Amino acid sequence: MARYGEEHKDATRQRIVAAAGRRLKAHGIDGSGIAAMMADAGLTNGAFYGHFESKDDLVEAVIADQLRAQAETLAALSPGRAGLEEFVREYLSPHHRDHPDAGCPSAALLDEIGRCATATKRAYSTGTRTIVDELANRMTTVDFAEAGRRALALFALVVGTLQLARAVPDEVAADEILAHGTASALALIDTV
Amino acid sequence: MARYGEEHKDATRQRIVAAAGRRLKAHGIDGSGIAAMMADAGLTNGAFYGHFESKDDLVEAVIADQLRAQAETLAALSPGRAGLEEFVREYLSPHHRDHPDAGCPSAALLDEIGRCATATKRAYSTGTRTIVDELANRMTTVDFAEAGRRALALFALVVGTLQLARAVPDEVAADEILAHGTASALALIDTV
DNA sequence: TGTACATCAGTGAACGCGCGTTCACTGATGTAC
DNA sequence: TGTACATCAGTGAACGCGCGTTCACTGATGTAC
Repeated sequence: MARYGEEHKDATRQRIVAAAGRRLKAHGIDGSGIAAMMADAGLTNGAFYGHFESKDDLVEAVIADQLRAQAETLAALSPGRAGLEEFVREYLSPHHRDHPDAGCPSAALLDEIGRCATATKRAYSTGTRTIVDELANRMTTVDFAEAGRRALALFALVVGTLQLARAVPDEVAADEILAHGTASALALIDTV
Repeated sequence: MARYGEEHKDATRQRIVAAAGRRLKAHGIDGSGIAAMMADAGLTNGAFYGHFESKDDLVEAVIADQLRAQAETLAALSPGRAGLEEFVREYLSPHHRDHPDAGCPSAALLDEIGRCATATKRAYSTGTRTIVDELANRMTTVDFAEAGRRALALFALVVGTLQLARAVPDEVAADEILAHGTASALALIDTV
């Protein structure tokens, strides 16, 4: 098969990035092999290097793609404080806890990203700044700088809380962590 | 070499656990091979299965050991709120960010622990409860339940913030994340 | 006190396997005539 | 309209390597005589 228009190869690349995003978030970076990610995308391992220079290159593309999508989701929430509450309740829901493959890339991969190459960290850094800005814009705080600080704390809080809930084997205890985390996150938003 | 007292084998096991703790926190669980961890402990790969049933078994022992040590460090801090501030400032320091191998196991490994076997998660869950309790006991809040909730939020916040700081390649930006996180964590402690 | 022996923590080579990566090849397509 | 050809996305086997795990062996030691 060949001789398609340019858009065909782009579409395939995007299919690989999407499939890899799911697998990476479910099994971690070191836990996801190229052959498996390609099979998820309906391809064989050999086709990989026609689309990416290396596994690192794919991971970088996935991180950027995932954060872009997350920023778009945030942008689509209700305006102002209501959107923040929607975000917190969905983020710290049992459903999100139980489906890391479809969820936040930071909760699934953040400590591993900290061990990645600089280019990957750069992609992460850029993408996350957009997300935190999106949260900051909805903060009702008067002070602009304070809104940014608080948005950063909110993001770190929900990421840490979701990771904790996923690392606790007892579902009831994990539910409690999510409920307490939600209360704390809403308190953080509303503190004057 | 052989025919030592019981304490020799225990000491060797502990040496492996300590060395593995450092390597696991530096390179992740999937990123740390048994041969390398044994070499760190001054042994060869073959000796491993005289001490542990499997890699999973070692990881579980390491998690338990790391959290026990962290709880002891917390217990040794100044009593009350002063101890909490010491904790936050050390935890969110550039030094801690730059030395994951000697630092908090949660910041280094939490998302990977979420993908581990139930036994490992159980060890994590138990160990972390002790740590959060230690923080809660220092909270100046009147309400006992509220102290626990706030301690959990404090822990999730510092873990998430440190992971973020490690995932950002620009040192100045990472320093800023740590400074903002410290301010937010102290605000969380002191909010009435 | 001196020697033979049993113990067992540790050695190091080997196992099958999956990893990231390379590469000669395939075959469906759009284009040229 | 029909045929020959160039293109190139994708195939699938192979590369060396490190993984977790197994196992026959080593050799320093404490004990028995």
